[in-house]
Amino acid sequence: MIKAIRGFKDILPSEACIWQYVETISQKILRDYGFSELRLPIIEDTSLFVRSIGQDTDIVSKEMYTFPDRKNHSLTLRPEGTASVVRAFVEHKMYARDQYKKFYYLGPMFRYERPQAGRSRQFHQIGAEIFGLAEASVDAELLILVYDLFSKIGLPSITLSLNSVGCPACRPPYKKILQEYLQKDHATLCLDCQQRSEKNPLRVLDCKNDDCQDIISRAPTILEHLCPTCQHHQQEVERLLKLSNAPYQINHRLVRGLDYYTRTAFEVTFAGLGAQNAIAGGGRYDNLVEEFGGPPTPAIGFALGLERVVLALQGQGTIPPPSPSIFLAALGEKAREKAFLLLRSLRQKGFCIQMSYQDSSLKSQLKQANQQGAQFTLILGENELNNQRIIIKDMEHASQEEVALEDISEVLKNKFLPFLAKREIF
RNA sequence: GUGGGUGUAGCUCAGUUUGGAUAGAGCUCUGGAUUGUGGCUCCAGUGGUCGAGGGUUCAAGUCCCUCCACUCACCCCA
Repeated sequence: MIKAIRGFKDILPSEACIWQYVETISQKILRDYGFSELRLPIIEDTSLFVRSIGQDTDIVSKEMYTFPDRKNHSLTLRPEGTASVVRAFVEHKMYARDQYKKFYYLGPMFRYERPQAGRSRQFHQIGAEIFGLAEASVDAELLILVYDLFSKIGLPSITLSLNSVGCPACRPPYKKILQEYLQKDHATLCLDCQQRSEKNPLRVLDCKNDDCQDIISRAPTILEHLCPTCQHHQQEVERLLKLSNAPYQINHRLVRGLDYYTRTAFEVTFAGLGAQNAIAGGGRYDNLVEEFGGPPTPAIGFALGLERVVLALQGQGTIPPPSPSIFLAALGEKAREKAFLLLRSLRQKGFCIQMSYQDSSLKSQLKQANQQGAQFTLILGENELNNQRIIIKDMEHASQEEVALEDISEVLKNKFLPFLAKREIF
């Protein structure tokens, strides 16, 4: 039997309805906040990711799906979305137009990692990016958007961790200070961290190895060594979050795994997801547009992991409400023919209605109606057809009444009013 | 990439220790009890390359080897 390859999954209908629910709500909120959708290619030139994410990051050095095409160009299945958004922003000179500076995207990303709960090789993100604004209020707005988003989706109990990773003016001096500090206890650090302290000392901070914990906990923090501009920016972001009653935790050890971040860096976690508990993350990247040949353009963005959001919703038993539906049971050849036409006419009027494809017993058709979760079943047999009437049965209350066939659409409309009133999104 | 656990019906699992004849249960599904009335109950039936391949043996779901997948942790991150 041929199976889906490792780390790639089918999303079956019972789960896909949760995906649709999350995607629909997210897109509505993003549009309300002024974001427009940007649809991007799934494959890009390999150098796009090497240059933006960073050669020495784990993503680039060991997790990318990179392969040569037929003309030996090195291509890569995108491991994240921001690089492509920046590429498109510069390529189409979108900086020249005011109206499109907030973008969102959604779609599959690919990383060659060991699969486990909440982590597959093809995974899906919804991301949002804002270009051209350096103000701290933009950072705050984006974080508040994240809160609104998760709250509307049905996950209000998230934890927001916040930090600053500085800028080209203050990060290098801090790196040196950290490196000097780490040098004193170099031998005590784990092997990984001994290497990291040379290449990328900031990454030592989020090491979970016991040997390193004591050293890390007493390490100088970056917030104490920010330049005045970064410091002011950070304080202003925090002030606006407090003003908005958006809780957050400063995490001095929060370091992102992508090199392009500057200043604000954050991560959203959800308890109960196990080891892979980060459901969203992002930060500011004020120099990336310029590095890709655009004019100096500050930017900030975030992405959320759809698999993990869906897992979190399933974990707390949140299941989107089924659409109200009708089942049409018909008995005998003549009634089935009439029902076939009625089915179409009711669908054209906007009703969600199904009928049995086989001329089976009423019992079996009612069973089908029950399985499909139909609120009402219409019963059309020879008797009803002869009198030009139809039975409408309320499945939940097990009650039924007979109405004139020509009135059925009006009767159903009235029956469905209370159901429709309860539904906000669909 | 490293280490631990697990793979038996569509789903959840027993059986593997100590090899033995047609591999079981519950749920689901189909039919009946109920001729045109679903959910509850009772009865019957359908459904299995026992993860894959190889080996040992008179005999393998059970023992051995290799591989694969899932899962947890490390790692990393969304």
